[in-house]
Amino acid sequence: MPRMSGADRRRQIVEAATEAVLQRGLALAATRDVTQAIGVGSGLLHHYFPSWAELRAEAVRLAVRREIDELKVLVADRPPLEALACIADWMVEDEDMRHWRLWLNAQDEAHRDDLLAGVMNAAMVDWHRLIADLLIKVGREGGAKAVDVEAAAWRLTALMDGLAGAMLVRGSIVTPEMARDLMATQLHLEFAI
Amino acid sequence: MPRMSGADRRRQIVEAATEAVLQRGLALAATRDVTQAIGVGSGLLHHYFPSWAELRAEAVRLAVRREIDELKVLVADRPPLEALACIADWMVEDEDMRHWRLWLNAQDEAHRDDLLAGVMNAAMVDWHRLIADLLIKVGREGGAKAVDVEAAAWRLTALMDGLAGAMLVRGSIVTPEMARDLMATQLHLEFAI
DNA sequence: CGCTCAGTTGAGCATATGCTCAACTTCAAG
DNA sequence: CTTGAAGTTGAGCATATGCTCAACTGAGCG
Repeated sequence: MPRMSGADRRRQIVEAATEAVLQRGLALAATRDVTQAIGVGSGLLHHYFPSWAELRAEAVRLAVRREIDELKVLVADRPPLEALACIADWMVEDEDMRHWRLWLNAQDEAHRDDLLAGVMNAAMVDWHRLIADLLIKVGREGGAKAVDVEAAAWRLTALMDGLAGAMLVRGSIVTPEMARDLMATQLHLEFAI
Repeated sequence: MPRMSGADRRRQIVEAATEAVLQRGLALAATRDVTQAIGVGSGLLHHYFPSWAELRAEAVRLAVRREIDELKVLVADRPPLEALACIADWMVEDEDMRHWRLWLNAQDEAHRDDLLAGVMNAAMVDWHRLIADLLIKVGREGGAKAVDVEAAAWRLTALMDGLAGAMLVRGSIVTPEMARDLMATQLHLEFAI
């Protein structure tokens, strides 16, 4: 409602879109969720973002960036193996799995939407890098046998994605405890501990 | 258009719905795709299936069942390790990834839709069973060290799901060849070969 | 003061969806 | 034939979506 500078308004809109996309899921989130949340006419949204697809991609980018930043903070100054365990915990106790839901939603939608595809490819690289760097540290500090760290990181990230997908199903057979165990074992396998 | 017995019509509708859901994806497939495909009024569809959600769930069940049956045939009478490699190949060379797309779509949607959740939970059990049985055979015939086969199977299925999700992204960094390699290595890890 | 222009509005268009319902057609049994 | 039930129709309702556009507002400048 009140007047605002262009840049601030833009940020506010992306912020609201991020919240909408996290809360309702990519498929259900709509322009109206955003405009109503910040009490603004529909025209304004399209003044800053020509299409919903663009705003949506921006929202996903922000959400995913925050997610990864959060993980980086969580992991900093921790011995690498403990850090990896932390990530597993974090992944499992995500309230209502909002973040994983969005992640998988976006991965799925990125099949039809080129903007999202770009965002998700970048996100996957970051996600992989985070894990790979930790694995490198493990190798250095733990003195475990040499392994192909990059490949191991891909395996771990894919495993987490897959487990998250399975847990997402209502009343899934795959429980959070199972997922945690499976990931822990995977680490042992990778380092032949 | 022509008259048909109830049961036949029902089957025909599910068939068309399965095709629609595979071709357009769960999110985009609509009742009209089905009615137009078989040249029938919209009322007829709702005569057999009170809601689109029910028909859709039935369609996914059929698609997934066929997928798994196809894999079972592919795998029969093959030594287990070769069979597992076959599955990996099959997974990677799925044209346009229609089947994996549906699988991940449905897993995602199963968060909101209880009918789909039921279908997908059953499917996950079958999928896991297929892999687990092969792993058991490997242990028996190959004389590999004893492992927790059930857990290993969950790891492998989750890994495949995760890799499929990654490959689905347009222009993904994760290529089919990478995915194949990663899965092969995973097998080696599981059996400490 | 008057002017300008970025910021803002919201009714409304085009489109798409699932679903209803009264009416119609066909077929087989009585 | 008659009759009744099973099969079938499709215009139309309610709802939701993204997006447009002519018009309005108000702060800041000369």
